[in-house]
Amino acid sequence: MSNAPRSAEVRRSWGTDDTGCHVLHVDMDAFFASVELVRRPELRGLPVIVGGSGRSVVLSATYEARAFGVRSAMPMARARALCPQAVVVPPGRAAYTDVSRAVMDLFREVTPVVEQVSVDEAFLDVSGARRRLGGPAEIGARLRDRVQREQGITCSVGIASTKHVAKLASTHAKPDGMLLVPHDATVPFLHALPVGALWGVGERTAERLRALGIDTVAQLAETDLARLVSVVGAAHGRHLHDLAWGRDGRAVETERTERSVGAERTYEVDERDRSRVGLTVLELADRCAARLRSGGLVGRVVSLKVRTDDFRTFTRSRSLASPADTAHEIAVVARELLAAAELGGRPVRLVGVRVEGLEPRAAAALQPTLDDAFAEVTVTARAAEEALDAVRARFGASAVRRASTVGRSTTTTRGGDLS
DNA sequence: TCTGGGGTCCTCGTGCCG
DNA sequence: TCTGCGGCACGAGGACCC
Repeated sequence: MSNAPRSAEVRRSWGTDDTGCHVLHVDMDAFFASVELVRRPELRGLPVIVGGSGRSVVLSATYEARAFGVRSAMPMARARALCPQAVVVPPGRAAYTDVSRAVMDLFREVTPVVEQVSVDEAFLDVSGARRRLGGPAEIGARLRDRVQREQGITCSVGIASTKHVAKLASTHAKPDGMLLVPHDATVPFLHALPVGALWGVGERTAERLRALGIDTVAQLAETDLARLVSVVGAAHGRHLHDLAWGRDGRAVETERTERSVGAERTYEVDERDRSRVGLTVLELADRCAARLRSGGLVGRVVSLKVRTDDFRTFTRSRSLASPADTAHEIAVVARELLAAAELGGRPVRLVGVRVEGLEPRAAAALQPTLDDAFAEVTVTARAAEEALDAVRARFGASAVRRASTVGRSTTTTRGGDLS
């Protein structure tokens, strides 16, 4: 559910020649909301918003709700005010994952070259499927039909010679449409768009570009590269200039390497008690560690994020002596970072833990630590945490929790108590 | 209106080292 | 011995995406 600016002008036929247009971008329409309508057909035709309670934002909304101005990432309070008659449905992530998996499997029946971008969108390189299944436009039409028939939801397809243009095409085909941008029409198509439509131009960058008098992709394309670089930086400037001329050499990648794993939590009520924030840090470290172990990964950097009640965000990070995959190792560092953070005594709104610098555990050089006592604790911690993994795998993620994080919300813990 | 949670990538400042 | 400099790694933060 992208909120990127669109142009009604480009939602038209740009031609029918799909020669060289081997990239398809498939994007589910209002994905979470659509899955909810399949589960609860009685809600069809109504404004439906998927989102949580309290301090949450809109995850997805049906087009009926969008007609009232409801958008993704909008605070729920605002969405309810705009559309008080909307039916609010809490997110059912397991169902979204199931449908996502089924749809991605369907894509892989068409071509093995599928790059899943998120739970509800993917790029497909169909250059190898032409002889078997027809041209890209024919393949796109068939895909849309199968997704609708087999999953009961609609999707939009963009077809182009590059990933970036295919992505923009699917955005402009929404909802439930398909847009082909022939190779020869790439530049005219791009130059008809507002600059904010480009992938990588958000609110801040658009603002800076506006200050240069750049409102459209056409104007950006004609802007001197050096001038562009002086405003948005070297890498970003060159990248945007290339995109504006349809230059995008990125291939559809089937493999994605994870660079970091993280977890964060926003409190319903800002938390003043540092020891309770410390407990949350332990829970978050636990979640990160479990995901690292399930992926056979270890991380070299622990990063802590804290947002205070005035919405200022602090991040602090530290490299580890040796890569880690236990909550014990991660939490020790995260709590030290928390203790050292100067928050000016302000209540905490959000706390997050992230582990970066990931590598496969098998390939990581697990350096012995000089601190024998710490090493011993780490070995014990790993054994205990692997036992927790086994229990959770059998009985569910919530089947077992650390004693220190259960029913002790009013008590305090000592800095080193990570049991 | 009052701002989630999961990520990636880039820039900039700083310290270290040769 | 001191200073300047470039390269590099690291840490912090910003911007962006879904």
